[in-house]
Amino acid sequence: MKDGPTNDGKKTKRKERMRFASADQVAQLAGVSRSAVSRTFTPGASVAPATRERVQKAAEELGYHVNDLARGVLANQSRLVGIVATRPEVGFRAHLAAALAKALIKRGSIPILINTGQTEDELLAAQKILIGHRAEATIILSGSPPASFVDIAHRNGQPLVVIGRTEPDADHVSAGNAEASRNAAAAFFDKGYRRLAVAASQSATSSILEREDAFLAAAEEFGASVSVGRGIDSDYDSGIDAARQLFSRGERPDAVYCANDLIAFGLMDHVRKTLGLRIPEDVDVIGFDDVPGAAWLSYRLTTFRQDPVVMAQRAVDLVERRLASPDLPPAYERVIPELIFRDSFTP
Amino acid sequence: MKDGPTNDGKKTKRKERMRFASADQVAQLAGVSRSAVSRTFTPGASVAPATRERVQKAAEELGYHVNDLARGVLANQSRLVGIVATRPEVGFRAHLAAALAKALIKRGSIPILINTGQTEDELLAAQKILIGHRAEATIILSGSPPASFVDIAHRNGQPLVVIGRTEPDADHVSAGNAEASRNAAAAFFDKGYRRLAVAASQSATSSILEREDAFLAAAEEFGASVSVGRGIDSDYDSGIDAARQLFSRGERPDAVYCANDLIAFGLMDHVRKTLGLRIPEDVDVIGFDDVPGAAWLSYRLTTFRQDPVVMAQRAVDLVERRLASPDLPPAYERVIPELIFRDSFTP
DNA sequence: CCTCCCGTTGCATCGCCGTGCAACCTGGTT
DNA sequence: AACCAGGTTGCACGGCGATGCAACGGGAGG
Repeated sequence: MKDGPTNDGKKTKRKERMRFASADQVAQLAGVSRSAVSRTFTPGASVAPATRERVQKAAEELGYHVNDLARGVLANQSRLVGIVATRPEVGFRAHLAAALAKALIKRGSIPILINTGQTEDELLAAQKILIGHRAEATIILSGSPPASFVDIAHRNGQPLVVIGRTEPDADHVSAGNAEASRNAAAAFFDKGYRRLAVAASQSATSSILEREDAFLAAAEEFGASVSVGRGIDSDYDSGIDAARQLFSRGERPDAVYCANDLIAFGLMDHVRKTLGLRIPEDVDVIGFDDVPGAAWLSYRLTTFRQDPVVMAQRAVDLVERRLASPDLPPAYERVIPELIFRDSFTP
Repeated sequence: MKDGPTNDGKKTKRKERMRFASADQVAQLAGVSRSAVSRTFTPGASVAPATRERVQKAAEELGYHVNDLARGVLANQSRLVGIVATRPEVGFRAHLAAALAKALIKRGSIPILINTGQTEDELLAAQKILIGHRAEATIILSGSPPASFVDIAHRNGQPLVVIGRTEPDADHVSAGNAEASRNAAAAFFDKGYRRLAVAASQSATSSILEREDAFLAAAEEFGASVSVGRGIDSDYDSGIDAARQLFSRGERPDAVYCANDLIAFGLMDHVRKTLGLRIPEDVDVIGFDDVPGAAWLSYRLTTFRQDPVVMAQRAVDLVERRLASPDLPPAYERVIPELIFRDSFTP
C-alpha cells in the first residue's frame, strides 16, 4: 500500500487551512496511486472498473472534488471569464449581467463579476485582476474601454467582447442603435409630429450617444425640428433633468425619444406629475431596452426591446469563436431591437 | 545566464494557447533566476533594487502578471468567493449582488456570480462548481439552501454566509424583518386603521415569509383585522394579483403592508389605475427594501430601507471572521431597516 | 509451456509559483 | 590580509493534477 512519508504531519505544516481533500488523500484511502485517482475523474482515461469504484468510494468518503484550479494551471486554461460592468445593478445592465452569468455557467465557464467605476484606472485595475487570474476572456458591458485595455487584452491573447458599444478593434455585440433610432424618428414624423426631442445624458455610454446622434440626424433629414435634453447619468433623475430642459423652452415638443427606459420613466413622471401634461395625449414617448418597468401600468411605455438572453448568448458565442481561432478579424454581432407598442406611443 | 532547454519550442508542445507570459520567460529576459522574479512581485521579499528594476522592465515588456491561480494553488487559497443567487437581476437582490461584488473586490477577493434556480439539484450543482474551484467562501442571497448544502460546505471547511434568511447552522445576515413588520402594523394601527392587509407571495423566500408572519401576528395582537393576498412570485405581477384578492372581498382594507417594493408597485398600480382608488387618500401602503423606484414620482412609496452596501459589508466581514477562526459558533448580523416616509403613508 | 497482446497501473515529468536554506558577494573592521 | 555581518541570489522542493512511457498482469493462441 506504500505508506511513505506522505501526510503524517510533516507536510501539512505550511498553511493551516487545507480543508479540501486532495487527490493524494483519496489515493491513499483507496490504496492506489494518485494517477489512478486522476484517471478516474478524467473522462476517457483508462481505469479498471473495480479501481474506479474503489476510488469513487474513497472520494465520496472524503468529500473529494477535483481541484479545477490546479487542473486549470496545468491545462493552461482557467475557465474563468470576467464580466466587467459599471453599476451592474441598474436597468438593462442588470439583466445582461444575469443572463451572461447563466450563459457562461451553462458553457462550463465561471463568471467573475467585476463591479467597477468607469475611469481608466479602475478599468485597468479590473483587467489586472482578470489577467492575474488568467481569465479566459473578458466581457465588458457598456463601458468604454480605453485603448490600452483592448491592447493589453490582445497582447495577452485574451478574447475581449464588448457589449453595447461599437468597438472596431474587438469583437462586439450591440443593438442596432442607429436603425432603431432612425425608426423612432420616422415613426414620430409619420404620425405628423414636427417638433421632436431626444432625452439622453452627459456621461453617456456609446450606445446612448449613438441613439442620440442617429435620432438627431434622422429627424433633421426629415425636416423636423429637434431639441436635446441631457441629464447627468443615464438614469431616472437624468430623465427628470432632461424633461425640465425640454419643456421649459418656448414650444414644447410633440414627442420625445428617450435613450433608455429609465430616462423615459423620469421624463414621463416629470411631464405628468410636475407639468401636468398627459401622455400620450399631449406628448408621445418612446424608450429603449424594455426593462420590466416599461410594462407597468404607471408607464405602459412603447420601447425597443433588447433581449438580454439573446445578447448574452451572442457574446458567449463570440468568446468561443475567438478561443477557437484567435487570429480571426474582429466580429460584430448586431441584434435588431423590436419596437414594442404600448400606450406612450402608437402609430 | 543559464540557457538550458527551457523554452525552445520543445516544451510548448502541450497546449497551443500559452499566451500569457510566465515568470520563467521574464527571468530569462532579465537574465536572473525565476526566484528573483517571484521575489520582485512578493511584497516584503528581499531583492536588490537594481534586480527588481531589471525584472520589472522585463515584465513590462512581456506584459507579465503573476499567475494568481498558481499562486493560489500553492498557498492553498484561491481568493475566489461565490455569490449564489436566483434571479440576481431583480429588485433588491440586484443591489445586493452588486454591492457584494464591490466589497469582495475591495477585500482582494474575486466574486463569482452564480445565477441559479432554486431547486436542490441546481443549488448543489452550483456548490460543486465552487468547491471544484476551491472557492474560499460561499454567499447565498435569499435562497433557502438545503441542509446538504450547509453540510457539504462545512465538511469542506468552506465558510457559508446566508443573506436574508435565518439559518441557525450558518453565519447569516438579515434585516430585522420581524421588528420592522411589527412597526409597520403599529404605525397603521396608531393612525386608526383597523382593516389591515398584507401582500406577499406563494413562492416566498424566508424574508418574505417572516415579514408576512410578523405583520399578521402583530396586527392580530393589536386587535385589527388582517387579510392576506399572495401572488405567485415576489414581483410586480404578484402585487397586482395580491391587490385583486385583497380588494375584491367585502370591505376593502385601510392600509396594505407589502412584503417588498416590487409587490408594492404592482399593488399600487392596480389600486390606482384599475380600481380607481387613491393612495394615500383611500388606502395607505408601506413597502420593504427601498429600491430606487420607491422614490420615483409615480410611487413615492413609504418603505423600509435596507442598505445593500451595509449588508454586503457585514456579509464580507462574516466571511473574514470565519476564515480567521473556522470553529467559532455561527454568527448572526442583524441590520435594522429604517422606515423612510414618502407619500404612500405618513403617520 | 511459451509467447504475444492489450488493458491497467505506477513512475516521473510538466506547468505554474512561493520560500527555506545555503552559497555568494560586498564592504567595513580588526 | 583575514574575517564577519548583512543583504542577494540560486537551488531545490512542495503543492496541485494530467499524461507519456514503461512495466506488469493475465488470458488467448500457437
